[in-house]
Amino acid sequence: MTDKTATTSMDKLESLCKRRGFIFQSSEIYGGLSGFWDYGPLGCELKRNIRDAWWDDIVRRRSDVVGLDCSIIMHPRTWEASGHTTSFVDPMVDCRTCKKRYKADSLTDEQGAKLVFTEGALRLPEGVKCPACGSRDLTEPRAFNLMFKTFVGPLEDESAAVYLRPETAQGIFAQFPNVLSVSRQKVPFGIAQIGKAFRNEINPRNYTFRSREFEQMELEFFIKPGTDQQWHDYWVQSRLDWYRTIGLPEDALGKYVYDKGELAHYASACVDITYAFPFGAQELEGIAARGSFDLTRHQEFSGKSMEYFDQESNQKFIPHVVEPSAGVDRIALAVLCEAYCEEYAPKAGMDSPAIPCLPGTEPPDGYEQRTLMRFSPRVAPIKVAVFPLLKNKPDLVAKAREIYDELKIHWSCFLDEVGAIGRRYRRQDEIGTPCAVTVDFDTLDDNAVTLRDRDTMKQERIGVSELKDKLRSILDVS
RNA sequence: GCGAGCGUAGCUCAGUGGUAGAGCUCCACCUUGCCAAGGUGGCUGUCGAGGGUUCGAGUCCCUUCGCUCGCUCCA
Repeated sequence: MTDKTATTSMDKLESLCKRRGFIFQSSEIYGGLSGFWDYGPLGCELKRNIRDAWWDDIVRRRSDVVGLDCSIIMHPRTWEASGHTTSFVDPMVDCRTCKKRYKADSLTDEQGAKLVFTEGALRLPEGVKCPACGSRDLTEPRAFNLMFKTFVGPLEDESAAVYLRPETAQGIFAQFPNVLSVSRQKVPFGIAQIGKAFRNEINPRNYTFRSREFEQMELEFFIKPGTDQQWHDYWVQSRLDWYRTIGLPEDALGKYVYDKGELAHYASACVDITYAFPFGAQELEGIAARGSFDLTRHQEFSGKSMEYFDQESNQKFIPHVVEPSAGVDRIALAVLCEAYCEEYAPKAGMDSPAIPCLPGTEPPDGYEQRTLMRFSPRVAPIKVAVFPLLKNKPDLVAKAREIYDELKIHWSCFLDEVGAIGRRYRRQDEIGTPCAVTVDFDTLDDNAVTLRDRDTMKQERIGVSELKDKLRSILDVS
């Protein structure tokens, strides 16, 4: 999807994210670094809320899942067992004529030829053509290693070469026997992990969507062989339901069900959960039924048993696994896209609701444009803003501070004393703060404040003694 | 990685080889009586970076980095 409204809305979102402190380009003062991003004060709160929502629902509120936090660098044999060392180093061939790029082995396979290995390098056999334009002017195969390589210890010796993990999952598989022995869990049960992963993407695109450093939330759910289908169905539905709790509605989400032919040979099912980004429907999470592939491979490569003894059936087996694997940054981007909203809000004195803002139109008389982020309370970086109606009245400011000090124990709050009240409301709208509490002159007499709703701009007067319960009913919904 | 386009203030963008600008934002003060009100004042730039041509470069040339689009890649 490349229509104009889609690209402009991404531009506007990126601009807002920078202006308000959600997302910055990494190393910006040095010219930036492609595929790397930093999260500013609001962005890191948003990401933290997403991680917390996942961890609460996947680990803390379940009795059959435990957590784990593995190192980013693991023994290099890990990646031989997982298959990443080979599949991440696909030699590629470019056509010099039409500039298309191919995997060298699939190119030769299609044309009934074989890659030649001489003098330590792969070479194309004679007669291979570009399938698109027929040219024989092709580059020699060149390796594109998608794993970041580094060295343990001071010597850059190949024997000390290690990789930054390209996924968090392998740490879970490698620690499966330890976790099993300490957690008193029985199959079926899961091990969850949130952490950074690194892939040297050839071409990062679409803002933060495809980054070279990113954060994963992965659950490996270990099950009895033969129960794969039922658990896969369960997790697909469970994960779809979860996205609603962070403000991604069902109609913006999609399911991509892999054909048998698209699946890895060991997998029995895979479903992607997609979100309708302005640049197209793209994957947020993949839920794969991977059989016993991973544990079996680690058993082979390490020589350590990955078997589980099931007392009920008195049988030993290597558990199968269902893997819901989600990208934190992609979910954060989806949440930002979904929340972004422009509308025409009534000006002061008008008592009418806001109207939708259509591209290419101007606001009608009595209305002005308002930009807001309609974050669900669960992920909103700031939950409550507290304002004294006027700054130059010390009693109001003192009372507002008192309320702020009380509320900030429970929620992420922001106290703003500066400028006109309308401007302060709009500033909070733009960063998606669901609730605003304003202290006015009546407050000093009746100990009540106005509570203003971000989406409707409606206000309600409420006693300070009931404020916390009221906010709890609005904010602590999940 | 290839091709094309772009890079000027926090943001959006003007700028014809001759003194770097506008709007918005932001900050301070005045004024404030619930939705970006008004007034006064103020901050902000190695014009992405490096080199070259020129008396003189934001402007022309080369290199490089980054961004966008297309191709490519995407467990």
